[in-house]
Amino acid sequence: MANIKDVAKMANVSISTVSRVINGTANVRQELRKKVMKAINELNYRSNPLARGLKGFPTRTLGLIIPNIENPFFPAMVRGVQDVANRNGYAIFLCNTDEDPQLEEIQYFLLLEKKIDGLLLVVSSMNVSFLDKEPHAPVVLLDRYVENSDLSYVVVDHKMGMNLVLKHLENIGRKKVVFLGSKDVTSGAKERLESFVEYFKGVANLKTGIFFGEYSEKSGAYMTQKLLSKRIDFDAIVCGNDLIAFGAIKVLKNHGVNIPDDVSVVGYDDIFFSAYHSPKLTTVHQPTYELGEIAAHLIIDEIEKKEHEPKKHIRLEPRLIVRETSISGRIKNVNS
Amino acid sequence: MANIKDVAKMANVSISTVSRVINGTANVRQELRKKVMKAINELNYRSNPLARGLKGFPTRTLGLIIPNIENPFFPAMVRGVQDVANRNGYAIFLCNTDEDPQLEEIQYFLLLEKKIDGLLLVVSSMNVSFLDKEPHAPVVLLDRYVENSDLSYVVVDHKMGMNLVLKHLENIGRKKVVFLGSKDVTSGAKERLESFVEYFKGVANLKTGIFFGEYSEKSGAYMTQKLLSKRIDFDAIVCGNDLIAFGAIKVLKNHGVNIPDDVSVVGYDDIFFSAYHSPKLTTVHQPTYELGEIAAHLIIDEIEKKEHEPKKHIRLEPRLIVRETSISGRIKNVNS
DNA sequence: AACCTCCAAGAAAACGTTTTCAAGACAATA
DNA sequence: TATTGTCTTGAAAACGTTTTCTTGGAGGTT
Repeated sequence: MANIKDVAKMANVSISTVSRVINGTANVRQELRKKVMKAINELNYRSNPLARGLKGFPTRTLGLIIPNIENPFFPAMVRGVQDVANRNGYAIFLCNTDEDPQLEEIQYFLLLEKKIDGLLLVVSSMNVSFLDKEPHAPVVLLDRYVENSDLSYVVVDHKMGMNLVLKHLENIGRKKVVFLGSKDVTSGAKERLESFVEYFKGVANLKTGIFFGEYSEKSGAYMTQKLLSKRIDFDAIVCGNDLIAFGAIKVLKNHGVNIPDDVSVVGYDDIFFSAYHSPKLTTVHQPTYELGEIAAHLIIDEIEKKEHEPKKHIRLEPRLIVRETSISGRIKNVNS
Repeated sequence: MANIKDVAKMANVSISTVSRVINGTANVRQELRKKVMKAINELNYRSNPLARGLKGFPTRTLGLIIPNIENPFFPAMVRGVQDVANRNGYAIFLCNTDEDPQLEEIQYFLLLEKKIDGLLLVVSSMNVSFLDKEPHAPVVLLDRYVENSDLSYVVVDHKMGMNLVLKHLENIGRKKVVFLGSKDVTSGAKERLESFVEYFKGVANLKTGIFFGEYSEKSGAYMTQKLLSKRIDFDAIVCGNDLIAFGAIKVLKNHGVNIPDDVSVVGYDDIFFSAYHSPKLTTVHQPTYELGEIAAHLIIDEIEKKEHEPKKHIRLEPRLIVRETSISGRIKNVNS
């Protein structure tokens, strides 16, 4: 691989001049500039980013830490990040944490060591103490924020999302609504839960209306199983995510419960396959791709703008997608 | 950030000694070693990978180029790669090409420039000329191989996969089998097509039995639409991937065709949601996670083993997953 | 003509490491 | 005691850049 010295030799100039031509950092006579350019092309020279980085130049590298790329929620987000990162000449490191705060910290320091210019982070718990420890790279939080931290973040307004769901259920006459969530403590889950509780403040069956498991189909099935065996009275299930909803629907079907006539089921996330599921899932669409895009823009701005910009807190609006699991086609047609 | 000089100063030794302690590259007196260790801990020193890389040390960084992370086929593969990479201390750059060879080449050189130690590549066409141009980093091909190249690769045996499908259809008495594929020229697609053609060699309706579109639900629907409007006679559809199958099923359902009694539909890939689809999709399961794992092992071996190992060509066995779209439950139960 | 200013370009320092080279200490051998 | 060898350590070179410092010359002003 040709280095700057080779270029200098070929062009008969000093390496300083070559550097100046490359970076446009000072005036160079037309004649020399041309010679240098020619040498660069002939040798197919590309400056070594390691050496550059050593001099404090940005590495044009971003870190992206997410819980798990296999979770259907994340690929679109990742793609959003990558598209704008790429457009701006950044490459991105992708890491999974499996929602394990310890692993998260390890990944964080590993990336820091790689001299990334900035980090996009989907935190997996509400206290990420390591972020205060060494504020070495700019950080933008993604999808979830942490309290008591002034980092920029871009999230979805889950309060609004949950309200959309509950208003919809109220509109179609559902009175006994049950929530199947997860005991995780991320900002989104908290917001949804709080919003749910608030909505039903003062309603008698509230206490029995909330159940916790995991964000999986299996757990959704299990919780629903329990719901039935405990003979809890409900006419609607609100789920913490689509996977849980799939599990719930499966069990309800197996028990001969009619969806949506007997029970409405609403998911959350609108992952790719919710539209293919049978019956098609009513759910809350999260603009995940945009989430990634905007976060990438934020971090790049923070990196490249010299002036210390104020931290930005962005909340994107989710949309309720009414499909077949909350309200029957016949009724829907009558209404529309 | 503390550097090696600070450590040396604090421990009252030369930087050479510190370096030797860190890398265990030569003997250092116990006493000094301890002092150095203490200084390292106290200053929370971590050696700068940029400076190391400049000296020719590996960067412990891998590139992973795939067509599109939003394609449900890839997340598990990516995760497989990441898990073993992580276990071995490598971080990975993830890039999308959208199956565009030109973009692929750009990404390739971008990663090379980042001084990755090795590259995992899902090629998007059969001729990747840039791989010969500058063989700078070890490359392992993933999921698809290219002809006339001696690179290591790990792929799924699609010949076997297609045979499993066709044998299954033959077993259940299907005679008029139609193939809905894509005109892409990847090794996997080619193998499947060839295998299909070979299987039906000499059968009269072969010519009309093959249709090309794209790997999407939309395209699957479109092709099936055409199949119906052309009044082509068929009792089984073999699809290039699961998405196409979903589209086909949707259209068939809309036209009152009974699945699987009138027509069997078989997908390919067994993406996560094929088990949730209604009816549940019969399809060929690809061991994508293992694909990623093995590829990562291969590339790491190639990087770390000094001796020039022979290139390895690994073919993983797919499995046919018989669900509800190829053979009706009643019949299946009778058989079992 | 003498002086100052400005500009283009080269020399050299710096970034943080690893590694080669040289040297000093000490033990072992003759 | 002189010689050889081994072991430990420090000094310095090297990796490929950017940037500061320096220099030489051209042009303008008095």
